[in-house]
Amino acid sequence: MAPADAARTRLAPLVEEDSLSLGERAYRRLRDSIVQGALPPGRKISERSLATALGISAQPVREALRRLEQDGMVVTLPRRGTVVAEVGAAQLAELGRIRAALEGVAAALAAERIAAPDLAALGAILARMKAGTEARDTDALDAANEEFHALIHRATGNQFLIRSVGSLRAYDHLGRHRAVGSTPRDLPKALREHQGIVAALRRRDPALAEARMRQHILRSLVTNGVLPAPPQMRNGR
Amino acid sequence: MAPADAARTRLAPLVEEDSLSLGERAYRRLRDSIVQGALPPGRKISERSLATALGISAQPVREALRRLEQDGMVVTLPRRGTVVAEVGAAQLAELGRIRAALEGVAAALAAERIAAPDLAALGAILARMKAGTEARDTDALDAANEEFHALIHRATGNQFLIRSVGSLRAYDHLGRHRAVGSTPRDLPKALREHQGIVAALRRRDPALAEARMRQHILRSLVTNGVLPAPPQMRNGR
DNA sequence: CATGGACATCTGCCATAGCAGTTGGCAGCG
DNA sequence: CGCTGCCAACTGCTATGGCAGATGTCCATG
Repeated sequence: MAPADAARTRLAPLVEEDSLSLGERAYRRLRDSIVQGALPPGRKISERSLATALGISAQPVREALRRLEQDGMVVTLPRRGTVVAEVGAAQLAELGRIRAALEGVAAALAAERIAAPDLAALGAILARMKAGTEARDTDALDAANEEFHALIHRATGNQFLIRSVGSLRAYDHLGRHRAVGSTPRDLPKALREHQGIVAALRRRDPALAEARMRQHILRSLVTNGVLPAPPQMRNGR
Repeated sequence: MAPADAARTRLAPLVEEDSLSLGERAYRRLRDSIVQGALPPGRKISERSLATALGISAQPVREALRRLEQDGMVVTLPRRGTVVAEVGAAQLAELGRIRAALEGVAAALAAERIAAPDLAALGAILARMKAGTEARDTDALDAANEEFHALIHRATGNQFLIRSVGSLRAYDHLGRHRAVGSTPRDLPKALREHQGIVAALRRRDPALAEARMRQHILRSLVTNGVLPAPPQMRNGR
């Protein structure tokens, strides 16, 4: 990515951050501001004030607020105002369980129609995960983890699934931000789980991939403090 | 909220159809037009032409198209146009499986926090279902079925879940519209499944409620022709 | 002092106008 | 005949302005 080798690599593979629509940028920016705590729950949001603050018009802001409302991050009382939705610990747990189920079906669908190059890419990500686990490099592990799940979601080719899980993953970031210092050192367990998921995908076993993926998400939620004790463990399934 | 009968009827249970925002009305109208086949897949949609056709401005139409895009019903190429998304049989099957998983977690959540009056209401709906099954009244059964699932969704209190499942149920209507005359006469089976779900809810058994609900949705999708053969049956779980 | 009503001011909501890309077609050149 | 470049007509996108409804405040009234 250094500017030096821009001459060699003919293609610019990166997303053009600034060529997106204002509404899209406002949406992402507001989403990040909410999940990072900059906009605390209960905070009143005005279309006009936010528009002037962002230096844009009120329409893109309104569009972004609409999408956030459909994501459940804000609620708007007609003619009265828009406020950041309250997401308590209980609701965060619910959303986590929903995400576990959705990622489960994503794994099942991926097991049915994932292509060989994607499987190879998953193998490469697994290698990076192994190295990152041994080196205790949490940043690299987070990045690899992001790519891992995003690749599986894209492998399903289902837009609805991708959008829904994307919104839910934003909530996951929020939960992680609250219980900071969460991932202590059970990283090897996560690595083994990821390996098991890829193995199920290679076997083209939808049921196994779904079970393992769901269990993986649920366990990670438990270690992050989003979910309490193991709800129901050791059912062989 | 009418000032006259506000003294008599404390609660206004009906939705005020015409007091909704134009964007909301355009959204529902377009959604219905798509799932009923009036707007076939691949049909180009122009914000302006649609606005003039509906007699409103372009903004509410744009807002409705955005929400439909988030639902996956339309796709819009920036600066090029918006078209009704193609939903093939395979994708319809995927969405059905996603809905089965979501309704499963909805049942699990409902089993944990459903209130007594809602349980009683479910019992009443079951009675109506039994009568409708014996009378072969498919219209009444459809209405009761709608209330049944909507009540469970509302019992979870999770807005994200309600919105997501609502969008997916719209696709279900589309699938039913394609394979018309689908529900032949295995209505008693659906009745028994509904009864089993309510029994699990009464026992406050989340895992059982989830399994039964998911199986119920999957079977109904099979009888509607959305899903092919039984994917994986008789795993005791 | 308590109460009710008018007004300024907020909000979300909508209409109009115009911008910047994209596309299809048609004239003009090779 | 085939290709190239321009131009008109789209498209989605954004800015501006103004609408009705809801809220809070202040003054007049009991």
